[in-house]
Amino acid sequence: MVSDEDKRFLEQYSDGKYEKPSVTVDAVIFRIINKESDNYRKLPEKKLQVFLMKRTSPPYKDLYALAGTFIDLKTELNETLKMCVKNKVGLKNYYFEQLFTFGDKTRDPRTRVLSISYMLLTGETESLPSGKWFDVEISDKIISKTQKDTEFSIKKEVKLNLINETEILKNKLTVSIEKINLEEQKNITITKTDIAFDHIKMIYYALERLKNKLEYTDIIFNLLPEKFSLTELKQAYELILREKLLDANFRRKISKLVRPTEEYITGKGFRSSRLFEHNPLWSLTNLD
Amino acid sequence: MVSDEDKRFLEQYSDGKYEKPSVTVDAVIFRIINKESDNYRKLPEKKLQVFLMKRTSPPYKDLYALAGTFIDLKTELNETLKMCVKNKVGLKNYYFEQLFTFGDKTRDPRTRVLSISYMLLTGETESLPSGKWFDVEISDKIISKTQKDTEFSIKKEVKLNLINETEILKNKLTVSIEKINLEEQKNITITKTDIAFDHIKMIYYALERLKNKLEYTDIIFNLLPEKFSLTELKQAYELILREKLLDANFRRKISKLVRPTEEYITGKGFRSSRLFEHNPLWSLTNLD
DNA sequence: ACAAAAGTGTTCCAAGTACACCCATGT
DNA sequence: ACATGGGTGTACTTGGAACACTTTTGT
Repeated sequence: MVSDEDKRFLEQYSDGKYEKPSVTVDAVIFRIINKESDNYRKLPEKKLQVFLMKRTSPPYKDLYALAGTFIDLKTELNETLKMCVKNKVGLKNYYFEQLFTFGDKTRDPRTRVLSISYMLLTGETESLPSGKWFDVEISDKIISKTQKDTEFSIKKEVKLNLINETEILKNKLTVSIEKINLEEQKNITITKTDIAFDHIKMIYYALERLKNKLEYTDIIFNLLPEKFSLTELKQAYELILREKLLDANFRRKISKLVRPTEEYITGKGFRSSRLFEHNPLWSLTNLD
Repeated sequence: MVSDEDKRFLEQYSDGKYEKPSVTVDAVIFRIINKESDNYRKLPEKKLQVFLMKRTSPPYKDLYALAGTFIDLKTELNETLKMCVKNKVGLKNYYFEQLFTFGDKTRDPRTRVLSISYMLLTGETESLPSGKWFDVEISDKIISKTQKDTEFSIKKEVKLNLINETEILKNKLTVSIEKINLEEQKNITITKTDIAFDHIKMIYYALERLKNKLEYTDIIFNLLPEKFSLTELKQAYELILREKLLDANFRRKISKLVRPTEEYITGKGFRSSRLFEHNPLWSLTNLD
């Protein structure tokens, strides 16, 4: 595929001529855990959590940030991500996909740094000593909405708080979608953040992606243990979709995605529940 | 947001310490055009086209490639893309969105080059002298499919030919999706390509994205003129979805996305058709 | 007994599927 | 007249929404 002329060109090609940006990969890692209830009748409440590490060096020293690392020239992007997750985080089993590449001029105070962000989902729930898990609390409200003829605009304020036992990290984003004729502009700006860089934006992107993908993929099973009750599965959906579902309908809807096992959970102060497992037969053949 | 310690750190921060990759943006530009028929009764056939430019310097000199450019340190990614499209392509009105960042070690023979790919859609149909439009012809066949227990794999062969009046560029991709427990791997490899770099992979990604987005966005209107008949709209859907739709059902389905104008097309050898325009009221508030 | 969750059944409505059919037009 | 596309109606099926109801369990 490489011609002779190409070969000659490559021999004299000098790589240092142009100014280059630095590039990192950053991992938005989600899991779902149970918050045990003291009422023996109640099911544990589930929480969606994201993994953050405290930065030990400038910039943003002592602030929390996503796990991430600079890429080098001899490692594939996926490998860089995996090494980062292995070495810095200590996570073993997870699903991952590329999210978005962020490159705002001012996103890193050092120099121009691009970041290729990834979303990771894990069913593992051990604690990881290298960082902390934060509950994700998100809410939004529409603050303006206009439409006249071919113009169109929506503005939302999104509160995205990250909470653990001792800390609350408060963040606010403004999301505006404008359409002027063909030009559609989606704009997300950080109006307040307690974490490093533009990482809160990455978390927001990941949350939206996860939510959208629930509908047309079986991505959610990556957040659950091998075997789970249908109520657990429903809770997971509710957590990510941020809305309540009706039990009977839910069971019908996901019936093709799961298959029953012969195991049951008992000892709970209520009727024992059958455990199900993912039926991957219905995986969809999509990219995206 | 930047602490005093950060400030001191930044003053002594030297940017040249690490080896950095080069980064480009590349544009997958689509349009839909009419191939006029000689039968006065027939509607013109529509074709989806992608824009390629012949490379004038190594590597891959004289091969066709996507429009793209290296990024510099002082320009936003979007601006880099827009400048590239303005200067190198000459396109004015278009929709765009970031697609995916490609970074395989060997994707550029010079050195490590990452490419942030974008998908662009335009309704403009003038010819652009800087490059050529190629009809996109895509077909795939499943070459293997296995499932046992929690393992799962599909392998497809995708033919993706790019055709203009004088040239046929033949390309083949192998797409395999494997799922071994949690680890889901989507792998796209180029088995044959007549265009530069891994650009055929980018085109494939863009085609898939476009297809998926038809279902839940109104992205398609970016490929059409301001006013269009419902049959034109249907043809556009069929082109991208690669399947025939039933007329009556189609009209019902998209009725909320369009509104009628008072204009008609006449003089065609068949009943005149009403023109419609996009009704952006139903734009969805999604990211992705 | 009772609270909480597990699980099933039913009715209603919206949307998709597959056709059949009529209308309008320029040659 | 006729081929071609423009456009409407209808019967059938599928799936989601809302709700009522029964069952099982440990304390």
